[in-house]
Amino acid sequence: MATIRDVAKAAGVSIATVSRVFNNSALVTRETAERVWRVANDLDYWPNSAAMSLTTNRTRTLGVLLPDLYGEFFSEIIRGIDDRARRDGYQILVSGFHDDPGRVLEIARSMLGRVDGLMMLVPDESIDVVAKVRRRLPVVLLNPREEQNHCSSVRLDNRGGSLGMIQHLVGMGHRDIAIVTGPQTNVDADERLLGYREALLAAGLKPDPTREIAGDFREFSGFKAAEELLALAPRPTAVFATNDNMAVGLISALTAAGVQVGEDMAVTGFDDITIARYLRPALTTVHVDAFAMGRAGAELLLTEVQSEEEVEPSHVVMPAELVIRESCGADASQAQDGQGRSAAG
Amino acid sequence: MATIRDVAKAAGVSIATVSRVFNNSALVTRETAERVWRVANDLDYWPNSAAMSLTTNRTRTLGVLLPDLYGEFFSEIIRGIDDRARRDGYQILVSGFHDDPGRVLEIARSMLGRVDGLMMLVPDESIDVVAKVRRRLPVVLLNPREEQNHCSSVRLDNRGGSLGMIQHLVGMGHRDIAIVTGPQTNVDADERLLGYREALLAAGLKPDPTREIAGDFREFSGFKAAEELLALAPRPTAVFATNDNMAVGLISALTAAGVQVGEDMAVTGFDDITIARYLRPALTTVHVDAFAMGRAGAELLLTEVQSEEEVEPSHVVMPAELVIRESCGADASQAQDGQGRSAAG
DNA sequence: TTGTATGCGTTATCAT
DNA sequence: ATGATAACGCATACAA
Repeated sequence: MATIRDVAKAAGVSIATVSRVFNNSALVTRETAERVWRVANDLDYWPNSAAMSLTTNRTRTLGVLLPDLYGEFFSEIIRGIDDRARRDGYQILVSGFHDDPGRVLEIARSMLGRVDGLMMLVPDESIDVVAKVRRRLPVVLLNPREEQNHCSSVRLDNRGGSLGMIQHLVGMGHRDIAIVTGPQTNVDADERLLGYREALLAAGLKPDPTREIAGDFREFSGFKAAEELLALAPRPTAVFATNDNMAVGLISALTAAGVQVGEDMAVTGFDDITIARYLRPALTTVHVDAFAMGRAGAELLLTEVQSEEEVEPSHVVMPAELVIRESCGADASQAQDGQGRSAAG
Repeated sequence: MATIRDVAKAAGVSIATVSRVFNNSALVTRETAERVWRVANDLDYWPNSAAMSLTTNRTRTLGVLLPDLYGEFFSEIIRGIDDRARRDGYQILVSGFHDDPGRVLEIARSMLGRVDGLMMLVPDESIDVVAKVRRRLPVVLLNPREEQNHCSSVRLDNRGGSLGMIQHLVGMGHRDIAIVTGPQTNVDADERLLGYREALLAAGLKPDPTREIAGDFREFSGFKAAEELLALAPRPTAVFATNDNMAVGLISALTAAGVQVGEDMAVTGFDDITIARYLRPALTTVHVDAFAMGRAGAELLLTEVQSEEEVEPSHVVMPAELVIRESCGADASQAQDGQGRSAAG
């Protein structure tokens, strides 16, 4: 295929001129430019991006490193990033490390020279990798366990979401509220659990370890949790599943056991996945706007990438809004809109 | 940051040796190699991928160009591609052209030099762009309207899916089956409609234009279709929505109108989106395995990318399997597995 | 086994 | 306004 040299030769100019034409430099006569364009078109010349990157040290690409490319959450994050990035003409290079933290370093390295900045959603143990990346590229962290003062971050207000949910349940009269937790190593799971305990204390209730049922964020663990729950005496009147997947399993198990969810027992979730509103009863949960998170992250990263001087890292916290539907026993019609969403308490 | 030259100098060797060490060449003494590794580590040297790409003409990256990054379908395609690609150590560079075919050329060009091959799901009108890309890179087409003999492709058996669905409905005794179509320009929509007509004819029934209600694949168009449907006299006993989104709208509108879906009227969809099994009644539909499509496409692309000589384009057709649940009025328990899936007829 | 030198396809700095 | 030429950071053919 034709290179810039071929075009230059065929147009009877130097490669410098061709380069200028393709970069819309003003320092070139209209006639020359037109001739070059025509020749380039005839030769079907496409500039090589790798070569451009090498000289300019810019790629107009944002790297995205996620645990996985699976599921609504990550998919929406990607879409949010892409949405914001393309407005500035940036592309995205995505990669998942698939639960293998060892791959984080490897992938980050392979992105060097191919991206102008990197957005990462990685476990704590990869913090040293983050530091290394940070030395060469702007980095934005997604949901880090704690704010890293050297890079910007976007975090989800898990704690606030839990607080709002428990406050709502307490407000409905519940005094014995169980929780189904997520994986111990998971930041979100951890924060949601802490928010739950905190909310109980704030309401004058005492967190009780027997009310904390272990789950792993997967549907089946919610299913299993139902059994443990029903064995408790006295039986809790409400269960807060720390994610919707588990709430789904919980509801089907409880329903199968003859428990009327919403009436006999309140069940709530966290995430507001698509199916939440299609469940029967429709699931009361906490809405997480992954799209907005991705967009916010891209916003931060782009300003760093496009700025000449160092920018102060900033930390944005995404709100987690309570969405009242039926599974908590509330009358869903009291909510403000058709989807039953209301502001967190 | 350190370059290969810095490492060479600090280790007291030439850059060629450093390069050999990083490429695991056997032509280097163990001691030299160890010294280079140590020095490289001390200097925190990371090779620049753009420079590597430029010299080797390889990127170990697959480009993915989709209409959008939104929704389950594309998300699953991406995951399928990624799943297969990373097995061979490839990354993926994804981009959406967001319903702007003009951007297809632009994006494809920007990928040159950054990917070893390109997977595209583009409209017919971009066929000339495909040809241009094809001259420089291996290309795999996703769901092209017709097989392009110059590049490999992965297509969905829309026609077969429709046939299976209509056969099933006919088998249940329905003789007046309406359809809600998709956007006219959409390949899938088109093929699903043709399959419907064909199946009717094969069953000795006559396609009737008044039974073909226009939709646009969005939930609301299914909602609106209900009105048209109920106005028909005689009223069809079954409706085949050409995608699940519209089926969702259809079911809620019909239910609101007092029609018992599954009993008074059979409603079926196409795609088998996640919520299909959570609907009440659970949706009978045609399962589309987007993950498998992505994986199959990546498989084809990788063989082309990694092969020395030209490979013959191959065309794979992904099956679309009938999933019998409740909305068609069938007893879902007759299906073979818990999810109610059965082979297409 | 290691080093030298050239090239990959651009952009950018000088000249002219 | 245009051209020569030196980078950019690496891989590799060839020499030693």
